[in-house]
Amino acid sequence: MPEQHYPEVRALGLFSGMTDENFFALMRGAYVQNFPPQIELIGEGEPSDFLHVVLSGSVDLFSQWNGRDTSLATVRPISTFILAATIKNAPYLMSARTIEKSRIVLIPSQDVRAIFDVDGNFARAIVTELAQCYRSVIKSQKDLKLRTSLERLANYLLRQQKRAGGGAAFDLDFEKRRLASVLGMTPENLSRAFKGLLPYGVSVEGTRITINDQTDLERFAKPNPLIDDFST
Amino acid sequence: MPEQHYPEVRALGLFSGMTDENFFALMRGAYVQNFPPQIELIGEGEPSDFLHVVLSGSVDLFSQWNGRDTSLATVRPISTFILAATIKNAPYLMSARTIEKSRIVLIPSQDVRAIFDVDGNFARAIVTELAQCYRSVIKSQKDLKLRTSLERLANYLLRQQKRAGGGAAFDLDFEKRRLASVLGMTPENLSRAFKGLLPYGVSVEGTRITINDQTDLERFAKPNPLIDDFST
DNA sequence: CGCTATGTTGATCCATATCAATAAGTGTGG
DNA sequence: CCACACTTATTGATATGGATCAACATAGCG
Repeated sequence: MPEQHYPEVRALGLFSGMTDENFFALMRGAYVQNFPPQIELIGEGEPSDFLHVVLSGSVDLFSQWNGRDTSLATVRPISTFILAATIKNAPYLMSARTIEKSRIVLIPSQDVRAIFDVDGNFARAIVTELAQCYRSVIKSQKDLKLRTSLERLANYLLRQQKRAGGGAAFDLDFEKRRLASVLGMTPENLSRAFKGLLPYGVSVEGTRITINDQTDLERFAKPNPLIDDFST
Repeated sequence: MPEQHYPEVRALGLFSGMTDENFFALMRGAYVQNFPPQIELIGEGEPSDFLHVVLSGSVDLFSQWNGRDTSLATVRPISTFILAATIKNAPYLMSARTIEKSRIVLIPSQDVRAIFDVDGNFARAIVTELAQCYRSVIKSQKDLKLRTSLERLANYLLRQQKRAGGGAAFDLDFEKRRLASVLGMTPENLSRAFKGLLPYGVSVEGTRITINDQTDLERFAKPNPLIDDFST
């Protein structure tokens, strides 16, 4: 892997605490690859040969069953995905495809496991990362089971607004089609859900959202840190 | 904590690899408590003061929002819960209550974190445990998003059957009320879903289930290891 | 530019929730 | 050991959220 990418990978929480020696050992077998949009990087059920790191672009994690499919998460730079499968040496539970042109680091899973076995600091960093991932999925599970699709959309908009800086107007970072899937609804239903939020002061123009009455929307959405906060 | 419980706790994957010294350090501050049924052990949002280990009985992990509530998982002996919150020193994302009379070990979270910081083997064991938990939730997420309630019930029955030994007849290990919540539906809908599986040879008498035509049910349920297998 | 994928809108259907009533367990105290 | 109270399970009637199907509009993109 070209050394120019070392710093950005090294800066990840996952790798920042390990010794140079171990880090270089990991990078030795790694390589960087550029992918066009809509390329399927991995398929669920395949053995987990590589830990992936998204350097640029974005990746959709999705799953299929019996002809249906659903988006479970989107991975944005700079972060890793399918860490759990790599560590457990188990098949991927999700498929992954590039959404846009993306640069991705592939680190052989066996190298990750080898360093994991000998480097306590790396193991601790993995714990932090996995705990984070776990808690994110739990939040998402609560969101799905406790809220209607209209409530999920309202809270998603509030989260996205905060991520975008907190201004009244901001852009969706999803194609609506995929947003619908992430939120667990159909594209048609998402269209209607946006209409359903109009009474609460949400206006939509293409990908641009404006929240005209913050308190009104929040009173409807009832955001909750134990579901909606990024970090905790 | 009474030493009589040491062996069963020690036998857990989480603790089996650590040195005696560290294990005893953990147990020093721990204590065992007996709880009657329906006692709320922890509430979501509270600081994670203790890592819990269920020695006997069972515990329901659930969450509430805006007047609704849902069961997310059931913890059975012998296993731990709220490990992620403990390690991250973050508030609980789920509440927990005893289902039946239960004996539970409480290990101060700060002790767990202290050992975690110095014991690489413990850190690695935590990774394995968290990766397992993470993958379980992902499977559950796929189950929820990709299947109808009838399909979820059918696959749940097949999983439960396997866990019970694989015979045609077996018992539910849930109150139906909570099974409904775990499967993401109402109790009324669960009743009807059981009826809906009658054409596929499923008969119900109280808590006893009989699968009269295994292949027929499987053809309908389409179980998938990437959603339904316990281990992988 | 025109092609193709995405988004919107309308009509309808279906799954599931809700509300209400009854039945069946389950546990408690006399 | 039974009667009572209380919770849980079932059943029916109805409402509604959301899916599906179909038509059309729109926006990217070669």
